[in-house]
Amino acid sequence: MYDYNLCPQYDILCIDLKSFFASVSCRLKGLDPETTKLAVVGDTKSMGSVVLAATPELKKLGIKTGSRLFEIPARSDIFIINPSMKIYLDYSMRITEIALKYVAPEDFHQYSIDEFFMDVTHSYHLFAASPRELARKIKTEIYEETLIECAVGIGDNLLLSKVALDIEAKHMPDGIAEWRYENVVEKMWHIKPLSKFWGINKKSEKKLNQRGIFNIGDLANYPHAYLKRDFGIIGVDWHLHANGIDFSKISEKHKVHSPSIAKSQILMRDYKFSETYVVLFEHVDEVTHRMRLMHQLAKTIQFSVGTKDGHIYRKQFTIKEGTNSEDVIMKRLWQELKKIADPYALYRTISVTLTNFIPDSQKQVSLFQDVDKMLKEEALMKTIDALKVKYGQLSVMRAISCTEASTLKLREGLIAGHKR
DNA sequence: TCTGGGGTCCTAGGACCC
DNA sequence: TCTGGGGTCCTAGGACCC
Repeated sequence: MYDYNLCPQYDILCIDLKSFFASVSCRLKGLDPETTKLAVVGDTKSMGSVVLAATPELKKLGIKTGSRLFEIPARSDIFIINPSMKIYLDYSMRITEIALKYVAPEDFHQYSIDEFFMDVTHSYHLFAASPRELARKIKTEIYEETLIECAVGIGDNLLLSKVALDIEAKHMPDGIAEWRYENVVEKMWHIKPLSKFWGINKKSEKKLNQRGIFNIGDLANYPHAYLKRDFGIIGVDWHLHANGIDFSKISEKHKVHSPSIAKSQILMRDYKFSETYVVLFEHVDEVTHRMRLMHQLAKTIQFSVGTKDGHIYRKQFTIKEGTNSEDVIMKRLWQELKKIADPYALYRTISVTLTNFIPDSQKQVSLFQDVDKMLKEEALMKTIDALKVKYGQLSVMRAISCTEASTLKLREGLIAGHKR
């Protein structure tokens, strides 16, 4: 058994913005997220598009995140909306600013666009009598400023706050739940199925079930040596988590160990191998563009194409000096892919990821490179990047994107960024 | 079963160097 | 010629999160 006296005892808040995309989209239309049936979908024009967010009233009809557009009944009281990412980001940033009135930046961690952690151990007493009272205060302030509801989990560590949020706070009338070490047995051990618990998905759930582990209590009481043997570090973490223990600190969450930039896509129809070239090039263009805005060079490039029957051809390669050139990457990528992929198969998925970054100030020029040519290419890339930032991704595109294989959406009346 | 997309981390094996 | 340890980097594959 573990001794909780030796475990860190913080006051952590984990805050989740309720049905965030759907709520913001309601507010933009002057609708009340609590009573409106609204779904935000990837693309309202495509029936197979997935639901990114749904209001609680729509969820009651069985529609949830991940549902398909065609599953939503055609009814006049249901709104179906395209996402407005810029506006969601703006809301998210305004809410972050509110949170930062109550903690120092190093005690704040943005987990995702609609979820964040705050370590209020040292600051709550400046604003409230208890962490719970501060949670109420922040919750109210977020609502007053943005008309967005949120739920708050409070715990002795990050894991407890997160699980309190997911399992309890989201279902409480006041949207707040507080779990401390002494509540672990009563609040956590009955959780079932295992995949409801943070860090355990269906696949692992199945493997654990095979060992007779069905709820979190079973996991907490299972000999941890066996978990370690069979699942490695993750197994050890599960055992600690099932006992409510988590040693991570918010201040450590700030360092991202291996950042990456990815673009992946499920294609709308079967693609012949030769056609994947166009889409891969578009993906490479986009990820390199994003990377250049971050002033980075990638050393490692990972890519994959998947066939309709689920076979994935994937590979990664490393360029020692690092690069931000789409031509360099695409040339090598295609060369490698031709070696491994089936030229006669039909493809449905594509992905390109850049990782292993170094700052672009470290760019090395080889003695044999044509410096003039290189500078010209760089100037061109910069111009194109600036155009894309100003006029959007579609303002500049390759000639191959005018082929039928392209997945970029051509906008009517817009040619090379100029309105007619 | 399936037509989402972006991101992080872990493991294991191999190559290479000291 | 055989043996061995430790460290770093690379690649392939897998899992999970929002």
